[in-house]
Order: sequence, then structure tokens, then C-alpha cells
Amino acid sequence: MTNPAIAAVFAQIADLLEFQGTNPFRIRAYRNAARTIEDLPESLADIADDENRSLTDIESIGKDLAAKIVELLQSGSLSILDDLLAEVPESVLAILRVPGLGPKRAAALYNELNVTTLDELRRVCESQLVRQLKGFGAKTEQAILQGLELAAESQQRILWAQADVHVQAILAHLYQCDTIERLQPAGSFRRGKETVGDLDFLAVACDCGSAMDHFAAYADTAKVLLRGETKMSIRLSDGLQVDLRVVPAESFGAALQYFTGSKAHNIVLRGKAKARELKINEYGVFRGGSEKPVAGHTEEEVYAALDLPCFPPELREARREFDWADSGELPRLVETQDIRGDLHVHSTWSDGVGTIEEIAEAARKHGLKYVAITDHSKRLTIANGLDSARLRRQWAEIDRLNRRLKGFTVLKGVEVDILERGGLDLDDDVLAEADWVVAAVHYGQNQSREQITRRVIEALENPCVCAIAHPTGRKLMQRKAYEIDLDAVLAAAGKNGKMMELNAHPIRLDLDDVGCAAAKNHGVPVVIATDSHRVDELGMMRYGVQQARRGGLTAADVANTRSWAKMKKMIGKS
DNA sequence: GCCGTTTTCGGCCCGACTGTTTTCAGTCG
Repeated sequence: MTNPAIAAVFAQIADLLEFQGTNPFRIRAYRNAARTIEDLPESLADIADDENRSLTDIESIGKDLAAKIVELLQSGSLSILDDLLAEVPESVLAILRVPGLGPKRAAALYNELNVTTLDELRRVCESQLVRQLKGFGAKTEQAILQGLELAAESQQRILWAQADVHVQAILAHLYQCDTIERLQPAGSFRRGKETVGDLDFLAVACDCGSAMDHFAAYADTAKVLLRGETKMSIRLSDGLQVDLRVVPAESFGAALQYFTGSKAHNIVLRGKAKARELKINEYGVFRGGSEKPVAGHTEEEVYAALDLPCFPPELREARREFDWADSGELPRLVETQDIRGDLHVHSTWSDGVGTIEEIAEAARKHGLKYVAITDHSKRLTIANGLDSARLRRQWAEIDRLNRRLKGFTVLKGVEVDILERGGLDLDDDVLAEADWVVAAVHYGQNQSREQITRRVIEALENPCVCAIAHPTGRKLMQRKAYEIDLDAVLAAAGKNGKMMELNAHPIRLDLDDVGCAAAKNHGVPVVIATDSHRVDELGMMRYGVQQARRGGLTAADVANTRSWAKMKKMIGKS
């Protein structure tokens, strides 16, 4: 059983226990464990098999949960889950997902009105049975009906890059408000998560009321969801929820820290504050019962009050950042300016729209020193993939161009297909002439885990291959990753001195953050590359860098922060 | 159910907003 599957079981148990109203801390223990397992860069099966290690060494896994993991690994099922499902119909969990309905109300609806499905929920609301329950009223009934509609619209998350468009537009609008003195987006957007569920803005304003009036007047506002003295939520026409919090200037740092999260990071932080007899909230850090904060103006100040460094937002996920801080090993994360070359770009020779010369010019404008032209190989007929003859003609053109270019190098590359039956789409003799070869799975994505893993490992064992492009094939919110044993692939990459691509396209971001951390564990250098098909896509590099930062990568961990001469040595091409 | 520089028992983050109440429970982030 894989880590994600085990994490899903624990998350489901947490949901079921929540519905039953058991001890909230027991529920949290299951949730914490699920999250830890999702983030774990190694497979639980491997740790369980290793005689020298124990599952209980993993944070938030104790004796009890370790035994449950073993039960899952050995039998594929878990008795406590079967018991819970016998008591609570699985369909009621959908009710918990309706906005405005938590465990208490969902349980009341189930116990008093026998509601087990969303359809039944709608029916009892429409027939006004809900308002007769204790603690419910007409407004709650209406709110549930609206929540049901919202759930039906399948409130999706959006890509970080799409969220960025909203953020810039909302910032521009809010900056026009005279009473707003400071402004900053927070939440998962600031942490650079690959997808974003809602947007949070934080402001200092001399007049809360006018700031919120201005916010509500945003052109794309579809509805004001709630409005209090300092907090307001709106929904945009596309369904995205946007929150604005107005705080006093002396609390801005504390509020920024608080609303940047993550929730799990904040819980750990609060625990640490408590151990020092400090209290931390969105208004500041307080000692004892004192109302005068010891910190709050800036985030640096807030963290410093707890003897902690000001963590880059991308690391605030309660993964390893606190351990790193304790041991003084907080990594200095890679930055976009560190990147010297782009190693995955398509030209008009296959399915790109820019000529090689246009790409070189654009890359130079992005401050890069080299770019690899990596058009598709012939198997990708739909993309006008190149056979060895066309590839050699293309490389002759690149040679001619390089003679004219000063201080910039175009690399002769190719994105060679890993064929369904195994093996590569081009012969070794032509691949050996390339500067840079990325191998990629495009066909046979529905094959078994064993088949796909074997194909990719075989590609890694080919001396001509430098890296694997978009290693899991996922497309965010469109297509799941194909079945692949990433751990085995990374081990093979490490053994063969190969690299892994972090594809920077905002819909791929593949490797993901956990995958980046896993690559680092295996000593495998990561190459951040845009997979541009148009010259204006070269700017997507920053999305990839952001993902690498979330994975805790430094400039040294990212191969293409080096000059091409040094990269060449790393891949044994010189 | 986890965890321990105060602890193997007794803690486990904290505040805003809404609706249903008439002082607070439930939900959310």
C-alpha cells in the first residue's frame, strides 16, 4: 500500500470520528498523521521493512498508529475503519463538506432527521424541517441550501499562476483606497502552494469601514459573504473567495505571520510560545497576562521573540522547518536570479512557436547564459517530432547560431520519448552527439506501476540520458500522476549520476515539493526547466523556483544554477 | 492518539463572525 493510500485511510478515519463527535484531539492525531504521511519523502513500506528503523520515529506516529500502518501494509485493510463504516454511512461525509455545516450540525441532521445524503439534506431544508431543530433557524436553513449550491458548483482550487492574476488585480484596486496604508497578500498564495483555494489580504488602514467599502466595490465582486468590524469576505464572479483583514499597524507583522499560516505551522508555533509562557495571536506576542505585546510590528520580530528565524513562507508547512531551525540548518533557498540556464524549450522544429534565434534572444533577456533546445522526438508525430536526420540538421543550425552569439550558448538537446515497450525513440549514436538529453514518458501512461517504473529506470541507465522530464506526468486538476515508484526512480537516478527535472509549467510543477525533498535525500540534482512552447513562457521559471523552495532546495541542489561548463562535468559530458 | 527542559498523565492554538439565543455554540481559518 502506498503512502497516499495510507494517508487517505487516516484522513477518512478522522472524518468519521469527527462525525461521531469523539475526542477532538484524537481526531487531530489522525489528521496530523495523514498530513505527515502525505509529506513523507520515503515510503512507509520501506521504513517498516528496515530492521534498523521504527515507524514511531516519524513525527506524529506513535505506537498505536504504527501498528495500524503495519496492519494496512500487511492486509490492505484496517479493522477500525471497517468498524466505523459499519456505524456511520460513508455518504454522510459529504454533508461535512457543505460550507456552514460542521460535525455538530451534521450529526444533528443525521440523528434527528436521518439525513444521510446531500439530496436528503436539500429535501429537509426545502420542506422547512431543519428550522425546527434546536440550534437551527430559518437563516441556517437558507445558508445550508446556498452551501449545497456552492458545493454543486464544485468549488475548485485554482492554479497559483491564475491566483496571481487575481492577486495583482485586487492589489491594484485596493491601492487606490486612500485609507489603506499597508497591504499584503497572505495565506497559501504567499506560501506559494501549487494550487490556491481562496485569497487572503491583510491591510493596515486608518479607517476600517472605508477600506472595506472599497474592497466590496471591487469590479469582480459577486457577493459579500460576511462583514464584521475588521474582517470581510467576498466571492468573485468565478466563485473564488477573497478575505480582507484590517489590523492595527503595531500588529501587522503578527497578523501577517498568522494569516500566512500554514495552520499546522501556526499550531507548532503556538505550542512553542506556550512552553515559553508566551501567548501568540494575530495581534502580537504577549508575556503572561500582559496586554502590551513584546513583538508584533514585523514577522522577524514575532519569530525572534520565540528565538526562531523568520522562515521563508514557502517552508511554513510544519514539515522540517522547526528541526532545521533547531539545528541551525535552515536552508538558504534557491532564487530565480540564481538560475543560469533553461534546459527544456521547444522551437518551431517541433510544436513550439518561436525560432531558435528568437528563443536565444528571449532567454538572454531573462538573464540566462544558456538554453537547451529540446524538441520532441519522432514518436510524438502529433508534435512534429524529429528523427535523427532532422535533428542533425537542427543541430547544424544551432552550431551556426552559436558562432554568432557572444556570451550565450544554445545547447543541442532533445526530449526523447521513452517508448511504450521500453527503450528510447532515437538511437544512441545520435543521442551521443547531443549536449543535453531529457527523456520523457508521453505514451503508455496507463501501464502498471512496475512497467512504467521499469521503463524510466531503463532510460536512466542509458549513458546518453541526462535527466527525466516531468517525472510523474501529472497535470494539476486535470490528470493524476501515472503510476510510478518515484523512490525507486530517484534511487536509480542517484546510482547513475542523473538529474530530475522540475517542470516549471504552472499546470505541471512536476516534481512536486515533496518529490524535490525526496530527490535531495537521494542526492539527485534537480533541474528547473520551463518546457516553454512560446518565448513568453520562459518567465514560467519563477513558478518552478517557488516549488523548489517549497521542497527546501538551495541553489546548490538545483543543477542549472551553475554555468554550462560545470553542468557538463556533473553529467559527465566533458 | 501523540507527546515530554513542567510532565508517562494531562495537556493538546486562538480569535472573528453568525445565528440563535438572551450569554453562547458552532463554524471557519
